[in-house]
Amino acid sequence: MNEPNTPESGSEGDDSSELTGSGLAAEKTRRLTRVDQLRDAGVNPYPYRFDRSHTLAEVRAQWGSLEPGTETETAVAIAGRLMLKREQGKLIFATVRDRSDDIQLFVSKAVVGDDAFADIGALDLGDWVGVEGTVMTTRKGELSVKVTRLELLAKAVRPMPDKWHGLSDTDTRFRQRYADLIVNDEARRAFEVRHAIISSFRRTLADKHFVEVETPVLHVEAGGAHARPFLTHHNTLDMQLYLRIALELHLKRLIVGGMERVFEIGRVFRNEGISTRHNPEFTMMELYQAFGDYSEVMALTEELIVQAARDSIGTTVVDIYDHEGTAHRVDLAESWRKVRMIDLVAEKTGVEVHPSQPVESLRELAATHGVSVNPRWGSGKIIEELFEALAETSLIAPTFVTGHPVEISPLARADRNDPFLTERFELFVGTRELANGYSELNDPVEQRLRFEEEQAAKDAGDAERGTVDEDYLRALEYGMPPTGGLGIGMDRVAMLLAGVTSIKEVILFPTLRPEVF
RNA sequence: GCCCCUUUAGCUCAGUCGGUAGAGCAGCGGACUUUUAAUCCGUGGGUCCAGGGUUCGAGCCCCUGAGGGGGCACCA
Repeated sequence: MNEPNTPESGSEGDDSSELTGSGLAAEKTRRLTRVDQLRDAGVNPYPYRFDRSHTLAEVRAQWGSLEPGTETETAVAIAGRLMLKREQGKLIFATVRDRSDDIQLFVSKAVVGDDAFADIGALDLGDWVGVEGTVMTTRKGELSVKVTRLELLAKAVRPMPDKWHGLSDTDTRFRQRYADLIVNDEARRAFEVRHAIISSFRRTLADKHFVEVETPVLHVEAGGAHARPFLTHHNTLDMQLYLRIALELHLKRLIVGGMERVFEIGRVFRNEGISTRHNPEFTMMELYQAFGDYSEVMALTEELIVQAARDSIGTTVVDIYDHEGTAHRVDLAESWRKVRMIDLVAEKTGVEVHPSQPVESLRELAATHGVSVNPRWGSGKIIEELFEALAETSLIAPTFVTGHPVEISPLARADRNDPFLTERFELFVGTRELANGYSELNDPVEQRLRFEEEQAAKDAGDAERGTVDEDYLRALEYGMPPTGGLGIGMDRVAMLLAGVTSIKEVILFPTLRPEVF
């Protein structure tokens, strides 16, 4: 913001700065002066409520097909923000917007009288108004409310962004999301899509008898994923706490407890870089289903997302962008490819790979493809690196990548046919990971060994590896039924269905450096 | 952390070769009883992101820094 500080513009009764200083200061002074005038005239510029009879969409639904030049006797009460104003002698046309639609106001001096006409003329763009009037159409057929009474509901003392261009500066759009939402239809639409997706997920899961739960955000140990956590501190307990990086370990404790089908839609926090695909806080949906395995969860993943597409954008056909920004039209309703990670690597390298192979041979393969490897990595981790470097960018249409090596999947159960692989999948769409799930490891002895390997890697200097979660192991010792689990990045699903390429477009207030005022 | 781009009026944007700041919208004054980003006439509004340098002279050139964007790195 380059806006100069104008303390005098905020103080009532000081009009010495009127029409001086910057345009913004003068404008705010003028509008604040209008607020004073209204109060002096006994009008509250910020009244307490307004009872409307119709939303604007309801008005349009009921009277949208009136013939041009029709006057009705139907009285309505509507409310919204004044977006446009066209004064024409003894008539004023104005556009009012509520969250459902826009509608035109038709104000005639002969109808409302001289004083009210002057008051309406004195409204500023951005003011909130409540309107009583009758439904009509103009000669050109524009559906309008012929105003009989107009009440200021809240005075705007700061001018709105450009009425035609809206806001384009991304910095201002993300910081002042309120202004972005006022003027940019696309911004509003993205968040409507996001809401529709989340509500669709809840419906789909409720139909399948999943129970929605809330588990702690403050964790003693940040587990369930490989990521650097945020640190915080509780004063009374005088202890360090982490913000959660995943929902997984608490939800599986609930499966142990016999809740059978649980899910949570919640914020997780990862102390990592910011990009078009990453925000430090983002929303995960995780679910766990007793007596299921990963193949069942894959089917559910597909169902959740396809249904969310229908519910949010009314179609399953979407444009998916590859890593170069080229759009590919894909019908999500066509069944999704399933392919093992090792087969994708074999496809790209022409060499069969498997985590049972000696690490030296995989290091050589990595070197021939220019993939650098950490000496601590085992065969499984190198295979994952090869996959990410060689295969990930080719995954445009929804693809389940399955069979991750055990080494990189400490919470997933080994493949029933191959002890080196897990019954795990990651869903990739448009080269991005959208979901991750597996047949959950429920053997407490095996889980302890996996945790100990994580701890050893962490102790050896790999900061993002896990620790031994003794309470979680205790829970498993009580017995967890066979379980399928899933995590979906809701922000990325929202990006996919809203058709945007930056995660900031689907997060209302993305993380930014603090603004200097 | 590295590289590239960007920052001019409240908003959207021009700004030539380095010669002292422009438009549209919004605002203000005026005209107009069916407009549609209304139109027409008149008019006010600037820390050119910040600091430093070169120059007779910097929005423009150079250096440093800041915000934002994109890419890389990082990233179950």
